[in-house]
Amino acid sequence: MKKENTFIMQGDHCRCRCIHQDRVDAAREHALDPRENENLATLFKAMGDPNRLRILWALNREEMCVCDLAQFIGVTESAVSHQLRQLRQLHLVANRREGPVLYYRLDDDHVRALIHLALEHLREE
Amino acid sequence: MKKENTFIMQGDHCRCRCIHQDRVDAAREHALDPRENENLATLFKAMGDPNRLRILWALNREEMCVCDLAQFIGVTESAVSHQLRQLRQLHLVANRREGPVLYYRLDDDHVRALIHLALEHLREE
DNA sequence: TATTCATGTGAACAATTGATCATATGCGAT
DNA sequence: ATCGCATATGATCAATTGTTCACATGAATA
Repeated sequence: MKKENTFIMQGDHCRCRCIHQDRVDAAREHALDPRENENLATLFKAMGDPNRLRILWALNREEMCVCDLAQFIGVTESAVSHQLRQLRQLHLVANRREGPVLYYRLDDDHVRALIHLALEHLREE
Repeated sequence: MKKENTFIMQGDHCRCRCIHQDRVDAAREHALDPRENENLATLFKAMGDPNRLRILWALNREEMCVCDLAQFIGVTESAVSHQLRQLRQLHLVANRREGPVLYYRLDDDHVRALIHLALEHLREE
């Protein structure tokens, strides 16, 4: 008959008795590196905006310029440019210059895969 | 020699000449259903918070109760409970009651897959 | 049923975010 | 060089978000 419960009072946070300290320790040990966790969150957050998602989905078909995208999602070109910068910094999109116009495309197959996986999740329940 | 560029002035948004109207139309036609797009964004956004991500990653190993998780990530149990509600509503986690304590676990294999895919993306460049 | 403990909920507040406006940059043509 | 067009950037502001506090719920036990 083992008693997993332990009384723990750490910091000024949790003040309850129900802690399985072993699990907490294990979780800490196997946790992602903090920076990697941040980066991962940043990546998901980037895909977590309706307009950015529309952009990514559209670019999955063919490359488009900033103007096209602005027209497509119905916001300022400036707004799109800001969003594209984010996506660029995360290596989700890349661009190609042709004269004064920049054509954007998906940078990476992971994006497609991520979106399709998430769609599967949504659709199956 | 074809000229794709068109002058378009729609709404009060885009006022430039560079639009490829055909691409905009195609993008509109193939776009995700608006509601689905929203849901998808919500899903990614849910995974786009460092603490929620820590929770998901930890639950990937073994089930934990609210108290454990609070201790693990260093916030109030209340905060964790709020986060878990979000994750529950999106079918990312599920719980099981044992007396007064609720054990949470991942609800779905997609979550694991999504995280691993995203990690791959991060690590490869 | 009263009490205690684990968790859930609502209000409030600080911090972050996405959009816009104004302005800057960069390229091509005149 | 100068101008026009496509895009980028910085400042600003409203809206959203995550956390905490205070309190409510629900289960187990005395």
